[in-house]
Amino acid sequence: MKILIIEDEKLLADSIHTLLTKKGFEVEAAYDGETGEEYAELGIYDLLILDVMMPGMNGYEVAKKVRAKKCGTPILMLTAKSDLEDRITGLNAGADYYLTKPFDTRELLACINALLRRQGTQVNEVVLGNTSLDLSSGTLVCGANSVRLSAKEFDIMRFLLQSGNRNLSKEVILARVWGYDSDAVENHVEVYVGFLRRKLSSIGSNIRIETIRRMGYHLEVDEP
Amino acid sequence: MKILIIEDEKLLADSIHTLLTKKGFEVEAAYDGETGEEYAELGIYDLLILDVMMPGMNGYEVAKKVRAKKCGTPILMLTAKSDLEDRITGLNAGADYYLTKPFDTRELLACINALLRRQGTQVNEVVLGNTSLDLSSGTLVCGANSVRLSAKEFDIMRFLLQSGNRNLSKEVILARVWGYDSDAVENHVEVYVGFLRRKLSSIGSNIRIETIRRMGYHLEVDEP
DNA sequence: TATCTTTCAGCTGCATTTCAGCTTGAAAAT
DNA sequence: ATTTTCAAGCTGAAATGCAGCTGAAAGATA
Repeated sequence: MKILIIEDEKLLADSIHTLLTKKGFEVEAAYDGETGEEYAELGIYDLLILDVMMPGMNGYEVAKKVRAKKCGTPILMLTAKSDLEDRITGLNAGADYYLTKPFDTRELLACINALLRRQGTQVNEVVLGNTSLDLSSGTLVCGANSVRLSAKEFDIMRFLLQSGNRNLSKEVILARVWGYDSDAVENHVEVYVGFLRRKLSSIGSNIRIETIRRMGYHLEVDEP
Repeated sequence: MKILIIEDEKLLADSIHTLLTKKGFEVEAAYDGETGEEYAELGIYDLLILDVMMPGMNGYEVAKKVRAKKCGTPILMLTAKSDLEDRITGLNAGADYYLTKPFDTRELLACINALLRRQGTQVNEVVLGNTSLDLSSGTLVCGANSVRLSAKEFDIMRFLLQSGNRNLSKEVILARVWGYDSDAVENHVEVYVGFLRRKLSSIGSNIRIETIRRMGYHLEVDEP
């Protein structure tokens, strides 16, 4: 589960970072609106935590831009302002929840869980075709057959499954699975797609990782 | 859009009912928790507005039961209690948003929109005539038919669609798709226009790439 | 140890390019 | 009007090159 914090106060950002990391989330941070928007629009995060008051581009603008790019990642807005008008502005800018600073960490966690739950990413199984990915054990299951996936195989498979028909470029997969600033190369993705294809066919799955040259990968179901 | 209000104070329920009906929603109301749960579990609503303080089964219990039945309808919780603990309890019980009474109607509407927006499938497409280009999957869709486009086909199609009926010279298309300094020649564009025309007609599209000699190409819709 | 991840070089096939011959549109010549 | 002419555009088929695949081996991790 990947979360992006966009917050200029490094101290607060870091404390949220630590808190969420402890809870088992993968967390990244951007310290200004422009960088935040850029990261967010990769579409690789499951949740954005977005501060309103920032120098340069403020939180409302970031939310609007991200939404304009048809990026549907849930947004949790953080702010010191608790005015009615601010809440309305935030929600209308595309936020999904509005939390006032200072906030209780339990409330933050409850919101995050609510937003992720809605996302449907918290169920413990994703199904497509005759095959399902068990999120708690990291196992691909097809009828009586199953295979265990390694960590990276699992991340890629889940990302593919959760993206439906959307095409995922190798670049995006790299950012999501290996991290924004890792020095992994595109061949890594190719190799892992190879692994996954072998495992999918070994259990008799009818889902297939389809390549579109120069564009990326997506899943396809073979109906008889 | 169908909304269910579960609220024992008839006066408040009715005023929300009126407000939302005016905004074009289809609204139904239940005046106690038990009835509310029963209705909610039909799974026919796009949103539940749920009061916490009710005689008999309270809002938290309703939310929990509804969620236990794997019913994922978004829940907006209403309450006079604004304590931190209550908010956390509400969110953990399965609510998606927590609004404190008395609330401003604009805020209520903003929340509702935020929750319904999330509900909506994020499609990312450009439409013309009976045909649409799905930007996230790179697919041309016309009714039940669809074809996948290659990278260059996709770039050209998108450029044409986004340019409305403006004329695009081969030169401009070359610059945009192959790059400013590429050494591609005009025949490349001609060949790709050919590919696209074949794909368009293969899915029964009523849009057509029209040639204007010496000027370039643009799209045209055939109305019957 | 065993398992997961990275590296890499050679291979393959498909998107792209190339090209020659064909069609078309419109202006010029009759 | 009709025909001629020619450049612009179209297209099928073949050639090309590189994006993507893969097997094997090395390196990391536990």
